[in-house]
This record gives sequence, structure tokens and C-alpha cells, in this order.
Amino acid sequence: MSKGLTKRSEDYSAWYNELVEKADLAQHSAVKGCMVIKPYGYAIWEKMQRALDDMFKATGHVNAYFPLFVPKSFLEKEEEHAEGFAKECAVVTHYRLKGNPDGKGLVVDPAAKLSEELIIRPTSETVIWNTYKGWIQSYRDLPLLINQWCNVVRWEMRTRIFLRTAEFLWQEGHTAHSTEQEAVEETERMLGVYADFAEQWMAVPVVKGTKTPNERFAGAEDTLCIEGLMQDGKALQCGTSHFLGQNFARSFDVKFVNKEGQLEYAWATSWGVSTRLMGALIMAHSDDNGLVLPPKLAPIQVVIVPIYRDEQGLAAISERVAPIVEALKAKGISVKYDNDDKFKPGYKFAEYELKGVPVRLGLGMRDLENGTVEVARRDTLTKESTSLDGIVDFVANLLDEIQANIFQKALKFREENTFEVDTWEEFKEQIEKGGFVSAHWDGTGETEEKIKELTKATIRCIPFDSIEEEGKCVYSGEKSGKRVLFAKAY
RNA sequence: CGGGGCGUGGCUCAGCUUGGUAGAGCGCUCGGUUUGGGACCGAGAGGUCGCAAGUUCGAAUCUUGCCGCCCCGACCA
Repeated sequence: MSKGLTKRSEDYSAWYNELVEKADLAQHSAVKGCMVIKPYGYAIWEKMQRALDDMFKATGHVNAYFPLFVPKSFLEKEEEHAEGFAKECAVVTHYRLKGNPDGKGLVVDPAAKLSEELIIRPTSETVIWNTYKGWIQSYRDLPLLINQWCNVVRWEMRTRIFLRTAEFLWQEGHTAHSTEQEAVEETERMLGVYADFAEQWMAVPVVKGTKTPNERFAGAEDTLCIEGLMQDGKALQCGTSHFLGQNFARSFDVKFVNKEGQLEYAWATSWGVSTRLMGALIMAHSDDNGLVLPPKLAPIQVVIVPIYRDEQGLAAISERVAPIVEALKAKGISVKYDNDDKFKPGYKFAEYELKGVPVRLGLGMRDLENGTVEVARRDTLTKESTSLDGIVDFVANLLDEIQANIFQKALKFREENTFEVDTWEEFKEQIEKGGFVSAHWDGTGETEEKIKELTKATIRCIPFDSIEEEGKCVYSGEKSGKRVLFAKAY
């Protein structure tokens, strides 16, 4: 089984790369650091988008679209923001090519130099706040709750498919509010949306928390995040939500008249999740046989494989399967009846396992005679024979059960790989082994840097549910009021 | 930017040391037998050997230069 897929225990990194490719999720493109998301992978992303988009709408947001290009002068306006992104910007300097006067091909036309360089958006705060200036005059224009789905470019030195690519897809929410409290509440609300999505749809348990100043978004007053733990013991930031204060309003001069008739700067938030979630999904659940998808995000939830000897046999099975397919579809379950004669059942079994289809039904002549069907679940790799009567409800329940089971499995993994540590020796040892390490920290950036330098571990977040307790910093021994979460991260 | 690897049919790779008809497996097309955990037989199609220059009677193979991608590090979501 699982021919050609490296085992996780042998080389986790190779396993991941091969899985992405073999399960038809994505492939490397001809362009360095970029990926082609293939139809099967994109179908998962579309399901993520749909669920998230519904959640955004349900919380009062609307979609819009802002340009790909950011004038350099915009990016410069918020100083910290500019500094944070300067190192990874793709820059457009010209708007025309021409035939090479010295031979074949095309060259940049020096006559077509832009008077101002355009940056390919690494994020859109600046373009959007430049636009908001014209939209916001009164407190009656607020709150402004806008989201956009788009691509962004961050020129990373080292890339990894889905986890860190030069170009990626995401959504970015940008809201404007009349009070600080409202903006803070929005920041928290959207982090909650992300956490619910991660846990209920992706079946990935996440820790909600606050980033340290060092890890904070460039230009934000406060960055909240959800952090997941992958099977190799490394953490993955799955989403962020920023309270931007009045920083961008000030930089772009976005003022509104409040109820008292006074001019005030608007309060801002921004929040985003990206195709990186695909990486989280893969690394959280999948095994040495391939992808394991939560039913709620699986493009194909149920596959039905006929097992037959001749055309009459196939026809008989197809006839019996047709109403089942209809009934499953009527319940909103996506089902594929694979009657492709090109492949044998064994091949199909392996293929759908690799692709993470949650439930497989095998139906052969014996089953037709006995009124049974073989049900195989991807999460446990178990098979059982059950009655064809009531198979639709059986499958519907099973999908719910699988969704719950893989979440529980991931939760158990996280719990078993979260460690409270109180001494430096223990800390170093545990970080080396992997997992979340909950430890006291003196709250200084210097200590944080030092720990990172010595162990490669970063503070993933200060968890919301971290309890107040007297302690000593695991590195400096200084006083600390609560534990924070350390880990090596992607 | 440093270190390593790779570039030969759609895919994975062999061939290069020692220059001389461009190969295998998988996939693809056609025909037949098969079908409860990655079937088999037969016949076929498909390649400017990353690019350029050089050496040579002759270069996938030797020399030089260039380009691209992947992996590991520094940096970062």
C-alpha cells in the first residue's frame, strides 16, 4: 500500500512534498517560489472560502476588490508597516516591453519607466485606507466592514508549497470603526470566527492568543492569532487578526465627525487567512497512506466503487447504485460513482485513500445478492459490511462521526504534545523534541530573542486562557505572571 | 546570499567515467483477456538530451559560460 509515499517517520518534509504532489493538490510552477493549485486542491480551497465567506457575511461583512498595485508612496506612509514589508516586495518599474534591438526576444523599454514605482501588494492596508479616506466623513459611515479575496506577493527567500509561497491566495478583512472598543471587539470577533472555522470545518484544534510585540504585524497595536500544532511537533500560525488602532487613519488622514461634532481618527482592524490553511489541513490529519480530509471540506465525501466481472455485472450494480447516489446528493453529500472501467478496484481504493476521500462504498455481486455494501472509512482505515437499506442515513451519520473523530484525534495529539516546563534545561530538551512548550517568560523582547537564538523556538502566543500564576522566567529567572506558549514554527 | 542536488519522451530515471544507431519502467493509443486492495498479453505513438559557444571527422557524453528549478541554512505569515 501507499506505494511511493515516504513515511512521516522517515522524512516528514519529503512526506509532505510528495503528498501535495501525489494527491493532486498542487505542484511547483515554472516560476520560482510559486505554485500551481490543481483542481482537486483548489476544490478544497473553494470549500474553505465558501464556509469562511458565509461566516464573514453572517457577521455583517461585505466583499469588495482593491487593486493589485500599491504606489510606493502609499506603502511608505505608515512607517512601521513600511519597514516590516520593505524586504519582501516585488516592484514594478516599467509598463512596456519592446523588441530587442540586438536580436531576438523582448527587452524592457527604458522609455517606459514609471514615474512612481508600483509595489505588488504584500497586503492592502495602505490602498484600502487611502480609499477609505473618501468613504468616511461621519460616524454614520461607520462601521465599515469590508473583506476582499485576492492574491498577494511576499518575496520570500525560502518557500514551501502552501506554507510559504511567493504568491498566495487569501482574504483580508479591513474594517473601520468609530470607537476603540468597537475595533477591539471586531478584532476579537474575527479571531473567534477563524478559531471556529479551524475547529469545526478543518477539525484542527487551535490555541487563541496574543502575539508578543516582536511577532506583531507591522503597523498593528495588537495582533491576535490562532496557532495549530502539526504532527511533527511544529506550530503553524493559522490566522491572524489585528487591532490597528488609529495608525492607518492617521497615516492616511481618515477622520470622521462624531456625535459631538468633533473630528476623530477612525479605528481600524485587519484580519486574514490564506492558502497556508491548506498546509495546516494536510499536516494535521494525513497519514502514511495519504491525505485525510475532514468531511466538511472534502471535495468528494463519498466514493462508490463497483466491483464486477462483466458489463452485465456493472449494469446491475449501476442500477442499484443510482438511487443511492441521488439520495445522498439530496442530503447535500457530494458523492462520486466511479464506474471507470480503466482501473481495477484495488487501484481505485489506493487512489481515493491517497486523496483523502472520507468514506468509500464498495459494491459487488455478492453485495447485490446479500443486500449489503462494504463501507470503508479513511480516518481509521477500517472496513465493515452493512445493509444497503438505510445506507444513506448510515453514511450521513458516519461523515459526522469522522468529522468529530479526526478533530478529537488532533486534539488528543495536541494535548499529549503540550508541556509545562519550569527549568531552562527541561525547556531546551523539550523544544528539541517538539510540541507546544508552556513556560514562564519575563516579558522582554531581549529574552525572547535570546531564546530564539539558542533554541530556534519562538513565542507562538500568549494564550487567552493562560491563568494568572506566580512564576519565574524559564530563561532569565525574572518574575512572570503567566505562562506563554513556545514552539518551533513553520 | 552561502552550501548541496538536479535538468535526457507526459512522469521517474539509466546512459556521461572511457565521444560513434537515444534507452528502461510507468503513463498514453489500439486490440484482447481481466476486475472484493495499485491486473496481464500483444501491437504502436511520442525526445531540438536546459541554453549558448568551443574541442572533434563525430558531443547527451569532454571544456567554458549562462539559465532554471528543488532541498538545507540565514530571513519571514
